[in-house]
Amino acid sequence: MSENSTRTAILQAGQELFGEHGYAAVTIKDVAARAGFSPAMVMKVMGSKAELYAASAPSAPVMDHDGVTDEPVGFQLVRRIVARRDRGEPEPWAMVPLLIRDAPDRVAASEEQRSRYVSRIAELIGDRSTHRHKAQLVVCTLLGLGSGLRTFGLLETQQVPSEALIKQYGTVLQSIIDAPAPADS
Amino acid sequence: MSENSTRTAILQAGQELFGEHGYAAVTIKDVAARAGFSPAMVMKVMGSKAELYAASAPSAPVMDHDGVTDEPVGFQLVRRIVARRDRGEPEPWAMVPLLIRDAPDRVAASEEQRSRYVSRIAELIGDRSTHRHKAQLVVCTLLGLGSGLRTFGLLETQQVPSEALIKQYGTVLQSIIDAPAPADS
DNA sequence: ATTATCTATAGATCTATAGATAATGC
DNA sequence: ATTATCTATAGATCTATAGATAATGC
Repeated sequence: MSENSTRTAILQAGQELFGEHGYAAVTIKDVAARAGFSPAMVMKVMGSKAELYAASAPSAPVMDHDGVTDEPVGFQLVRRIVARRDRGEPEPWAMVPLLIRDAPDRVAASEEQRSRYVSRIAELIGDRSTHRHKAQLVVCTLLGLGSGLRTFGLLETQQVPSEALIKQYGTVLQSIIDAPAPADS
Repeated sequence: MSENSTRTAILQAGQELFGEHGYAAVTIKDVAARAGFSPAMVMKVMGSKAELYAASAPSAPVMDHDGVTDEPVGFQLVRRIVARRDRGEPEPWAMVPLLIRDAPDRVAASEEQRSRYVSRIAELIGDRSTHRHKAQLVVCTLLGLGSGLRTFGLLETQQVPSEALIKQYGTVLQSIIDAPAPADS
């Protein structure tokens, strides 16, 4: 095993556990156990719990440009979140509020994640305004979908078929994207 | 001091601290210090940390029917969240995902908060369908606004005037409320 | 020889409890 | 006499470190 594959396993474990339970609720021992090493190994490789946490933030927060369909981008964004739910995969949009709140330095974490998410979304929807006002509205709307589906357990497939949900929430999102730019930005 | 006012002070402190930092990050000592008592007093009155936590959930989660204006309910809902931000008050919509994730029994907490929020919103918007599909969409949208403004620090007043935000996000929300009921509910 | 990993443990919390003291009501 | 509150502390973690052992490359 190279140091690098050990590091990767530890970061993977950290990402899963911190994303699910937050900073304080997860111990070095928990991460070590999931990664298959001793707690001491985790400390040696990562330095400290805070550094492990910082390094465990999901790296590709929003996109994994799979098949670029011809569907409007608002629908695509919603579709990805619903698909991750249906496949039981972790949801960055639901994890990130937890990561920010629990971070050892909350102001810095908030700042970093905000600019990361807003930039990514602004690029995707083609928002070139100074404050990226529309991108910020879109981020709000997607945070809500992530938390709603994954933390609250809203709109389960049995109640609302995934395609109906994508169509409905996608329409809402797309209407934000297509709205004429407001005066101030 | 009657036992009851002590209890109230402790619950108030618990609500503030747990809402801001989550379960594991807050200690009995922290709550005691904020409430102005010894840790032992907190334990005596509340029984255990888990009971303190359960009792600290925000009790009036959504509404404090202040002035019932003639504004459509979607705008009113958004207005309240924006007003709480501008006054620097705590935001239940941003706290509740954290409370659920960190709760000692997460499934139970999710279930409880979901039904509480969905019921309240369904009542407010007059959703009488079986699954309260629309109410669930509204809850998602409001969760997003809460997290976006308070956890991410999006759409600050300097960038987007509060009234403009209320108008824009309110329009989105109101369009969900006014949409014709979908076929399946 | 060097790198990867572990065991053992120090030192600092944290929750919870036991028992003492101060305040209150009769 | 009873209730409210505190001090002191036991017992159980948790992070972090020191030093030992096993694996690898030369």
